[in-house]
Amino acid sequence: MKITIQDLADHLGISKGTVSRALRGYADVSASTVERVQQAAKELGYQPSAVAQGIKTGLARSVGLILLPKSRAASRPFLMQFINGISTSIAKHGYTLTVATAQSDAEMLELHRDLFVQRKVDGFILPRTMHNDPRIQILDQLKAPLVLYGQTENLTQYSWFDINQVECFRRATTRLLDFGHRHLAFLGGDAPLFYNSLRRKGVEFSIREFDRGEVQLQVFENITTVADGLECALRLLQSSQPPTGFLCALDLSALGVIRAIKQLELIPGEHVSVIGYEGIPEGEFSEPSLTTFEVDQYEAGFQCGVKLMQLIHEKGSKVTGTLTMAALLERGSDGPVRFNSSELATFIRNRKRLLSSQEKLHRMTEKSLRN
Amino acid sequence: MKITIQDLADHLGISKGTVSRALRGYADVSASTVERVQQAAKELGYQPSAVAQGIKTGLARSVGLILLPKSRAASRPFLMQFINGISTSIAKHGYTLTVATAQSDAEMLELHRDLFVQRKVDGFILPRTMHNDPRIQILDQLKAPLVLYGQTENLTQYSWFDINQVECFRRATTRLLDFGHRHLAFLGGDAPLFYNSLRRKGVEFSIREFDRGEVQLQVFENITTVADGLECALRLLQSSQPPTGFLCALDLSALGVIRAIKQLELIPGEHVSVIGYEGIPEGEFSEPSLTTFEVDQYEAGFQCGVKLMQLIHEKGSKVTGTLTMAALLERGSDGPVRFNSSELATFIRNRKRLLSSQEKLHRMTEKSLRN
DNA sequence: AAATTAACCGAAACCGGTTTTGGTAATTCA
DNA sequence: TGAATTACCAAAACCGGTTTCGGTTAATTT
Repeated sequence: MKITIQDLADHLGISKGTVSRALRGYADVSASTVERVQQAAKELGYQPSAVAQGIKTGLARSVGLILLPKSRAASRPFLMQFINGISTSIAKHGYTLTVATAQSDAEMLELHRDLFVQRKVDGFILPRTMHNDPRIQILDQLKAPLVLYGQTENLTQYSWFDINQVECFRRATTRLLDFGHRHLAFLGGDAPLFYNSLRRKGVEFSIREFDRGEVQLQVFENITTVADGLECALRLLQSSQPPTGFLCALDLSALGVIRAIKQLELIPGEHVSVIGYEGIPEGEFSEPSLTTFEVDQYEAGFQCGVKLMQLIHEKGSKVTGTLTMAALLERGSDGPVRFNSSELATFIRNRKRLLSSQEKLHRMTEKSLRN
Repeated sequence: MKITIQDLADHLGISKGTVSRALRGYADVSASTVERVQQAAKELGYQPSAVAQGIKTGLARSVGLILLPKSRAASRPFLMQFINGISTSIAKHGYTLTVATAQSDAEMLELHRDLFVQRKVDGFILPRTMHNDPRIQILDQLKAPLVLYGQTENLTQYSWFDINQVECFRRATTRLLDFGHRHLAFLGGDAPLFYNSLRRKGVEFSIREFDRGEVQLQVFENITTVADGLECALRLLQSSQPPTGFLCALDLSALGVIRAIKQLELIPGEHVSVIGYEGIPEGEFSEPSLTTFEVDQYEAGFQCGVKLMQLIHEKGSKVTGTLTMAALLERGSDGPVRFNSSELATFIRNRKRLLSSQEKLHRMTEKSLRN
């Protein structure tokens, strides 16, 4: 059924060793033989078995990416592009991507070990790096090549790619400060993940740079969903010292903040400013659209793939780290401060009364117009 | 470095054949030897190389999933869960998932052929089935096991899994008819994909069932993005016979329709009804939230994996097809008809004038209240 | 013309497993 | 007690490739 190198050799009346050497480009095969072999291979549709090749070369020609879909609802809008980037860069070396999912942290570690020990993959790309990432410890023991998408401790020992998130959040914060905001809140994401401390660092750095002793910052963590952001912002906005600017580690929580603002009948981008990070599609279609940083996940995957191929193929190649910027999408959810924190608090307190009377008038108006 | 079966055999002082038979559960190995071998394997961390195993068994223990990320912006929010489903079901058989991406249709076909001929995968899952899907033709020639996620022609020859989309759109349409809508529009998706004709069929079926000669249906195709839906709905709503109910093959286009409705200062779910399909997260957070069908992509991936494992392992196993339902999420974007088509047309025409005067009053009101 | 050298290719070893074959020792049967 | 099983395992063949080794033929060199 499937044609083997022996079939091809028999068909040509030469030995399989010669066929192999012809196809691998050895010098001790005549040009005419090479030609004949290549021609016959094309005609018969022969392609060497990656499995059989792997046994001799010791390489599976595959890289591993292990995902942890915490909940069934978890959506990673850019997984497709990240995978596309990886796949595109490694395909140039005849590599494919092996994707597996784990349902728990322990299973994830086991999977990394097993896939490498079983020679199903030659190396790994590790997304969502953690503090003292346990995956790294295991893979170090096995001397498995790896590339981090994100940063971590002892960064000089590994190849990695990341967005300069410190700089992103420094810029976002400076932007709000320049808009005149003086009461800020940082809504951090998953605390165990390394990105979280980087983003907070950017905020704090900007404030230190700017500080004339007048900036107030409140910091929160593990605000990862729309619901989290909504709840957190509702609470903050109804406090005695509400922030006028929200810096959100994740677009999702930023969307929750926007909902909270609207729920209090305030106008996002006017009464309260919000900036997110990631560039999820929902952000474009929210009202107002979300000011955020757009991360190029294709590029991230591509670079990770390139670095991993270097580690696997160029022996003695040094590890490399790359830091790039994400583009700021200046949209509608932020702007010049209208009220300071105290004014905003008063405004929110008085809002309910204002709204009810306004509502009444509004409805009257509408009714009279329709008839 | 990596421990092989020979290392293990030497360590135990027995032959590698015996080690293999012990681990594979052959009967002609004494219980004590099996015990010793298993113990030693665990201690030394021995796991057989999948590559070496594959050469003898002819199996790579991997299934292929090839994606076509048309544009870089394309986001598949549920890819994660689909992959999770596949990975979870095939992991039980020691299988992993090989994911590759193609940038064109031709490259996609080539990839299928190459991955199978090179024995990198033992079979395929084919998402997004097309009419006369060329992938199927190629894989049939190679006698490659495959499972379709979606339907196509000659369905009895293949294993497949799908949502009963005909039924979903029949229900959605009947729902709008029961709400009193008589002028409907169906905004189809990718015309070459099989799902599109199924969804349209559901709409048409429902109308035939119901028809007392009073239902008007307009059909469009290739409405796949928010922008497409927005543009199409704007045009339709400003025509002389605007539809009062929109059936959208895709949530994305439904979101576009909602934007169009709001852009004309109408209220989605009151003046015009919209129903989508897929259950993307944006739908939950739009205003109003989108009535749609929620597809369980984890389950889809899981079932596809199960079927493929059957095809690969149970020789002589017959192909099977499975049809399930998606859950209708009754949210805010649809409701009882308020105006019929003619009334709606008039209402929209007069809207601009009404709005401008209303706006003026509204702004006056707001100003007076704020002071 | 003899001696080298180069060009080319077949044969064989090897990779790390699985599976078959065959042989020895212990057991059971007659 | 001798013959026939049975239990167990070593050895070898095999899977489909790659790579090394060695030998033959032709082309150069002396």
